[in-house]
Amino acid sequence: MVTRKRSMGRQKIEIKRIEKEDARQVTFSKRRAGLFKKASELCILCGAEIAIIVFSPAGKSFSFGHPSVESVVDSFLSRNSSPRDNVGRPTPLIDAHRGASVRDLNKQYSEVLNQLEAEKKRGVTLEKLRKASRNQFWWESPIEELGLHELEQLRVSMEELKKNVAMRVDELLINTTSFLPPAAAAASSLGTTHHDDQFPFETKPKPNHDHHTSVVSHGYGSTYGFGFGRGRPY
Amino acid sequence: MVTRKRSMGRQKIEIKRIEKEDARQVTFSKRRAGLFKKASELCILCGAEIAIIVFSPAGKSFSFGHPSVESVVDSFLSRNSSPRDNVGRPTPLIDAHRGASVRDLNKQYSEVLNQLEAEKKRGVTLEKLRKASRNQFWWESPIEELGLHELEQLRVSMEELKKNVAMRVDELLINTTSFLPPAAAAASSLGTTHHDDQFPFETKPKPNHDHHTSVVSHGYGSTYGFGFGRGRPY
DNA sequence: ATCTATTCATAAAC
DNA sequence: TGTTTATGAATAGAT
Repeated sequence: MVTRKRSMGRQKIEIKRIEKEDARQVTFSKRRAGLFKKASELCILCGAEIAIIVFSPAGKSFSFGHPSVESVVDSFLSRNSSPRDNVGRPTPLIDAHRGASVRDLNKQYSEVLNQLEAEKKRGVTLEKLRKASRNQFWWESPIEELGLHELEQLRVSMEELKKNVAMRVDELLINTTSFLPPAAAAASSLGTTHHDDQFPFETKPKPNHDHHTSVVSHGYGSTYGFGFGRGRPY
Repeated sequence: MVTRKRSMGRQKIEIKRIEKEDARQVTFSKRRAGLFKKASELCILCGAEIAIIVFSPAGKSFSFGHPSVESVVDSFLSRNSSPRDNVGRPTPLIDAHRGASVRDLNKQYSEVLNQLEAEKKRGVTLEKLRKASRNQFWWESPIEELGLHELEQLRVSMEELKKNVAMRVDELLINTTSFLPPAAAAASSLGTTHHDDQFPFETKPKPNHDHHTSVVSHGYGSTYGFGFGRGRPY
């Protein structure tokens, strides 16, 4: 038998953005269907209530809901926006995003920006530290064996280390009371908006099981970043 | 050998409510995890935006969101609430800035969120590096932790090194005809961030990917009836 | 939570 | 998109 296989069967794929436009579109459709199916099964098997909203990279939206997207979302939002627990919480990135309407997005955005700043600063610091220590390490190797290139590096690194040390010294000398505020950056640049609305139309998901189901779609833009919410009983 | 199989393997099950309380709970947990994983993969593979809200039959809620549950839900609600049909719907929270710059904000928010992730990852890496070597090289201890005395010593040592280096450099320059490498060394690698998307969500055995995550939980009752939304062109 | 044996989901190719 | 096929994944049941 020399008949070639008609298919390579499912191949393992890396979970990273699919670059090929059309392949991505195909995968999107298939997996969206699969996701909704899984959701419906979960509802039926366990009596759970689920709402799923999906925006395709092209901007179309699809949704699944049991009993309905609205009811689930409403429950979620009302649970998460009781005035009291929205106050004075440090919003630890993790469950930072909660029942916030657009008006709170700015706030969240600013916070995340600040965190970014802090992290970057930390990264820079660590990087410097690393370089600094590398120098130290070099102290031990006979300087006579270093080439011009290495020496130049050494010089640069030293310069930096020196600055660090100087700063640190100043800090220690001065440091009695002052902190330095995270120098909030929050330079948000919102304002103008385009207006390219797409249009919806729908494929129809095939609800294997009966029951109501709804898939909405309309246009919208896409973006990135993830958010998983952490459980929080009150 | 009469050893019985250690497992019957996965058995086919009917998609209907699982009556056994505990079995249902187990299935709920497993499948919820699977659902979120699928969602995250869809986000990564296709650049989609997804929000999922799940209420367990017990009333706890869990959520998945990319870039965040709120941003996706807001977009969705904004899209579906033209002034007129907004009447009679209990959506009090959303409405602040419908459609407006929400998209841009989301985009920026997502970008920053991603950068934050990247920075954090970088920070963790550097941190590990540092810790790993600290044991071997005392000088790698974080400069922030050094006292004035140690710093002074450091400074002195540097001063000396510097002299050594200077001498060494002179030596090299004199003994060499005359070609100076353009001081290429000063290339430090700070600031820029990579871009590796992957997902979080993992039971411990094999942390596949990582990213933000949030699972909320609160009390609530369960109900029935499904709702799949059908496409809706206007 | 871990471990298998199976069923289920799907990447490829049409 | 819809169908088919061969495989990679998810997961029911038991531990």
